[in-house]
Amino acid sequence: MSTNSSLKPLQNSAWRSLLTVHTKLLDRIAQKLAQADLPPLEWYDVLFALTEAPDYSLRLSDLAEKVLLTRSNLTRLIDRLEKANLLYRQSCPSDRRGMFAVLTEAGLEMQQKIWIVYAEAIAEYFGCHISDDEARILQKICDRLLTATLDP
Amino acid sequence: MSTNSSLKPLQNSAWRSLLTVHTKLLDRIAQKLAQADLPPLEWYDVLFALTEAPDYSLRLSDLAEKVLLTRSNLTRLIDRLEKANLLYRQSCPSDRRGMFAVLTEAGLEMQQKIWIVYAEAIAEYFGCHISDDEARILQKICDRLLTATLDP
DNA sequence: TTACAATAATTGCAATTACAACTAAAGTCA
DNA sequence: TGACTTTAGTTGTAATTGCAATTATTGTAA
Repeated sequence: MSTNSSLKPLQNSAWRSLLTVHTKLLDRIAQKLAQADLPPLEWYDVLFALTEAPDYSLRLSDLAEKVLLTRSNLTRLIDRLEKANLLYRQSCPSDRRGMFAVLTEAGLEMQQKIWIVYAEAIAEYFGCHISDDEARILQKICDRLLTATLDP
Repeated sequence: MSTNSSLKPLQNSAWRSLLTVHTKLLDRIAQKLAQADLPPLEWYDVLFALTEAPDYSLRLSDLAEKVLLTRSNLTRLIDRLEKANLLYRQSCPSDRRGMFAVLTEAGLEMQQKIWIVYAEAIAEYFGCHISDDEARILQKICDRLLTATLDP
């Protein structure tokens, strides 16, 4: 662990800008969703993950990993979504500790409803200002950074 | 308001990756700070803003804007920092509603202490994986996005 | 089989955040 | 001046998050 990782000004500056952009854009997007009387992005992330999963269902631990939440926080988030009838819990037959979250019809509809607004917001605040080339570059950089965070 | 802002797949994908990178990197960085028994990044942001300000002091509302917090949340954050003796409040002579946050000696030292760890973390998880050209491109993109969020 | 570690999910509780309401002091303008 | 609006900061309260147990089950290995 030599930790000779001196941070150069260009990279430092890019980092700070990235943080700023992130919070400003998310603020704007959250604002749009709220204005449309839609649930917050955290709900969307869960609903979306489920729409992509086989049988619209995922083990809670897998879901937690996908949406980058701790188990405990996912538990409470699922509580709220379940209370709103957007999904329900189903215990896993093969592992009696396990639970599935299963999307309901209403949950699927909600995901689609949110997406309409969310997609528009992403486009307005982000997509519209990024060329295809830039998007590809960004993608490449992100992929590289993601694999780099995996190592340890 | 034509809202003809269809989101293209490349941009959508870049957006998701950006979100993922952001939370993963911040998790890692927060982890490093915690391991070093240092306060969280939110504290750093405030301390840093003050180190850059004339007389190490800023009006609370200006500070709130700089660190992208609501007034109310800044108030509580300042409460915590003040309790830790990293800054103190000073009322503004020319506007009796106003308050300054003023960095203490200990606050300055803490900022520097955190920066050592923070800078290393940024370098390790971000800077090291980004070329100068990429940093410049990122910067340019962020700047453009930032000015775009200002308009309305 | 029994003991022991690992995993899945939940819970308790404190800390933080969100949001609306509130207080006090300026600023505006007839 | 005096009514009215705006701005600065704080506070109350509920919702959310973070972190350390806790429960129940599974996996492992003597």
